[in-house]
Amino acid sequence: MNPTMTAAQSRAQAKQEYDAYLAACPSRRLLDRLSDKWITLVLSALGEQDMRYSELSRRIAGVSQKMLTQTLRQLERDGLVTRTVTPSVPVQVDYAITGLGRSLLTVVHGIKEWAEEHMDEVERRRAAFDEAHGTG
Amino acid sequence: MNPTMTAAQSRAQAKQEYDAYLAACPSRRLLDRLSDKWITLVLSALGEQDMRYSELSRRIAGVSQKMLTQTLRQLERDGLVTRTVTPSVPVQVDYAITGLGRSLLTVVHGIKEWAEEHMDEVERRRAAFDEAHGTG
DNA sequence: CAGAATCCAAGGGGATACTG
DNA sequence: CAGTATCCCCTTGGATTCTG
Repeated sequence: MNPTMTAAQSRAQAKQEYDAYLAACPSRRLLDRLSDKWITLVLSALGEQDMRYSELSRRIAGVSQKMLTQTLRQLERDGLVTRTVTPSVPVQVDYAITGLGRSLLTVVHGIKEWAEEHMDEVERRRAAFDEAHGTG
Repeated sequence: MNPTMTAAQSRAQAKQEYDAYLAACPSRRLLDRLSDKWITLVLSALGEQDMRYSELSRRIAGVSQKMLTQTLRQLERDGLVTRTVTPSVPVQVDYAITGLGRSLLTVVHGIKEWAEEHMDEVERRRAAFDEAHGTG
């Protein structure tokens, strides 16, 4: 501890170091990815079958072009999907999941299983809590 | 399809329905929880041992009081942790993980394992991608 | 000690318009 | 078809101040 630092300064420094630690943590980085709504949806869709851009955007009804493109770029960059351009007119772009991406789907399935097994328990707890603490 | 709807209107409706579907999906709801940075950190910390509020805030260096309190309330509400108040002066509040919370930690460990096994592969793919597409 | 309440800045993401 | 570029809103969360 540097005695010339104020308490606020040393707190800020601790926070910075902690943020750096978190940014470097593998499971945190993965969770940040999975937390992205569209990442899991696109990956799951491509887990079923290869798709073109337009097919994906139809399949995942709620997504905007901006988000779909951004998501696909991230997935491609991370080696989780491949992007294949066929230079016809008009161009055709096909997306497919990779082995790495497919292995990640097993993690997603783990999450899914816990959710399907326990989320109504959570739901019940939540209702009980709200009941006890006043709904309004 | 209602013919009196514009294309924009029917798109908006489709999106609403999709959002509703997502909001109801158990695994999406769980993922939304886990995606919250502090949820997993607090749960992991309490997985090691029970802690008081101040212990948690010290243990998890980067968190603000607002976020810590909010996170603990959510976890308590969902039945993942318990909150015990000892009416001394000053008051003492202890937090502990529940069985449900502990079972959720197994899911988190699954995520952690995949991350530790595959994240440098992802990192390499990413570097290769950036190399191929121009770093700047 | 363990919060609650308020204020406010930053950025994530939707809507829209345009392009090869 | 498969994107890119821009504007802009609205939520998220940190800092600060106050309390039982």
